[in-house]
Amino acid sequence: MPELPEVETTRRGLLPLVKGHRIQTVMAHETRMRWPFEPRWIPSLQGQTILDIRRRAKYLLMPLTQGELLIHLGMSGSLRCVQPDSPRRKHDHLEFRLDNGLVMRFHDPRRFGCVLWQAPGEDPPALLDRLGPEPLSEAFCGQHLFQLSRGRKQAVKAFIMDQTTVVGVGNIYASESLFLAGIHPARAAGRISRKRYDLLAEHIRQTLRRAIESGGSTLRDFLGGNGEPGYFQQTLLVYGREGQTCTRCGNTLVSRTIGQRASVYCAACQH
DNA sequence: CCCGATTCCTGTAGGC
DNA sequence: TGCCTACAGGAATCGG
Repeated sequence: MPELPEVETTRRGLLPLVKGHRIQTVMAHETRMRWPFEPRWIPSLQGQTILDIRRRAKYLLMPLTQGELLIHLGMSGSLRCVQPDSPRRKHDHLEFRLDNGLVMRFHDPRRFGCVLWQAPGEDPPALLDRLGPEPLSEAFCGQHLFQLSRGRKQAVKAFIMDQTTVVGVGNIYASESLFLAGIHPARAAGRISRKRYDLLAEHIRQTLRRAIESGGSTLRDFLGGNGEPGYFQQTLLVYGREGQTCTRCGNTLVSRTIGQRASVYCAACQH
């Protein structure tokens, strides 16, 4: 599933293929998504140049000559540039033909993602309003987590997966980071020390950085590549390893639902 | 405000 | 082999 590292990898892979290129035609085969793609945007989009690709949280932002495209990959979405003769796959919902001959395709089987156009002068979608700091920025640190969590009874895992706390931490990275920091995922966020939050923040950063590095190696080929996730899975320590042994102490990893999400952890190593 | 529960959707895995 | 169900997950929104 596209988490922050995969979104960032997508951004880096696509940038040299689309930057400075004009959108010649747009085709919408399926518009029902988390928020619908409006076909009336098509005439406005055609003829515009993609000036850049930026990322905020798990959103890709593409400033155009006029306005901006805002794309979220949800949990099954992907965005690729392919040769125009490559067959359209099931769930390739949107196609953008570029003036360099490539076609940028938005693919999303579960349709939890979205592609929105913000017209010039229009208020940006409220989707970006309440986002917390980027985990790889200076603004994100143990101090931030500590301050924000005081008095909160919410499980720390749900707390760090909340996008208003910090963006980009999904179930995988929350699970891995908590294991590395030795913190039990169900512990009340407000009852964790500053020192432990310093450690947790560092592990969140490190886990995301490493995943971005791994993602870069398997999602490299945006022209013909497979674009499928799986790159980081060999290195996972707890996520998806319920019933297997803890790499640190050898005990059996357990799974419990915390904040409506399956949470795997080591009861011996995490307190 | 806080927080748990619900909702959207389809591919995949597991049970029988 | 095939059918059926449960589950996965990002994040907005609802309800207590």
